[in-house]
Amino acid sequence: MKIEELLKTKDKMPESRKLVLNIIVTANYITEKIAEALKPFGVSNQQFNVLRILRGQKGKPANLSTIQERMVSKMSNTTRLVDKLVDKNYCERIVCPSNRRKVEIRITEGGLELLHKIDPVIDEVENDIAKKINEKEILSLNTNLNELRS
Amino acid sequence: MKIEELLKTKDKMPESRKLVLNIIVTANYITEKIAEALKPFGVSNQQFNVLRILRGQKGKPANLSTIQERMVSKMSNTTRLVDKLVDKNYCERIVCPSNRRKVEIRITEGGLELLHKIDPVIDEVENDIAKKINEKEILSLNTNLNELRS
DNA sequence: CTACAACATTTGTACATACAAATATAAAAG
DNA sequence: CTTTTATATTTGTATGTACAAATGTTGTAG
Repeated sequence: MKIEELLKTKDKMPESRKLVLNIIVTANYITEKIAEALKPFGVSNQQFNVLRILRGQKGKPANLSTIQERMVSKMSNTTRLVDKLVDKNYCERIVCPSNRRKVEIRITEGGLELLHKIDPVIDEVENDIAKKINEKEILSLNTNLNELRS
Repeated sequence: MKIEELLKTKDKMPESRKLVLNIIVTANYITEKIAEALKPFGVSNQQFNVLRILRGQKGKPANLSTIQERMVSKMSNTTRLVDKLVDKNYCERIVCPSNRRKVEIRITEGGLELLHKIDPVIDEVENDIAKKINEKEILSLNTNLNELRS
């Protein structure tokens, strides 16, 4: 649906505003689709994001600040987010022995198993969305979005 | 900055995933810029969004469900969001006389004055972002984003 | 007219987020 | 060695969000 119709406004808008609103609306649309797909697994988008970051460490533990800087949506309180994952036994947290200010966070076997189940579901969500435009359009979309943040 | 660099991952990703993450990251980037610009005025992005919807009514009052369906980011609790705006005297709420289940929400003079001050600031944020790509790229970006939600 | 379903909003609860302040540890300066 | 400064995380508070249940009102069927 066109962005103007979606916002149900009759006032005409500058293209810059349309663009900005369109990106936000589309991001919300995608986020909702992902949340819906994650729901049966009982983890939120952010929790899933953190688990994928931890898996990406390939055995090496991550500390809080590493997680923060890699997160798709930065959040101000990674402590409490990790708390939830620890509660569910998807990751574990130990005080770093060499520097006791830091904590080492590591994905557990349970966390890896969960991701293994979630992976194909999220792949499908992402593919279903991306396949609505062609390969060339995806590339130019990625390039243009990168530009907008420069 | 390229999306891969931003996410600091060495693993190669399918283009569909890059696209999805890129849209979310870019939306967060824009949302932050807007929040920053709104900060001196003491309203949140969502509160600003509601005020613009109320102004768009051009005198006619809006009820809660109208606001909900027009919001850029749907939220589950418009009641409490409007509460905040009423507290600040930017809008008023009266029970609809013809149907007492409904409420009529109307922007106040104070709300209109606030928007008048905010408008140019937000225009600038939007323009600063959009001007990083050319007119033709903006149009094709808008078209492609519309497609993704279809 | 009464019972019941539908509608519009509000409230409760749990979790998420932003921001500031507090805590704890480590490193550097004197 | 003690004080100061910087670093890493945690906690507190206010606000935002999702979902379900509760409230109050209207419309409708019998």
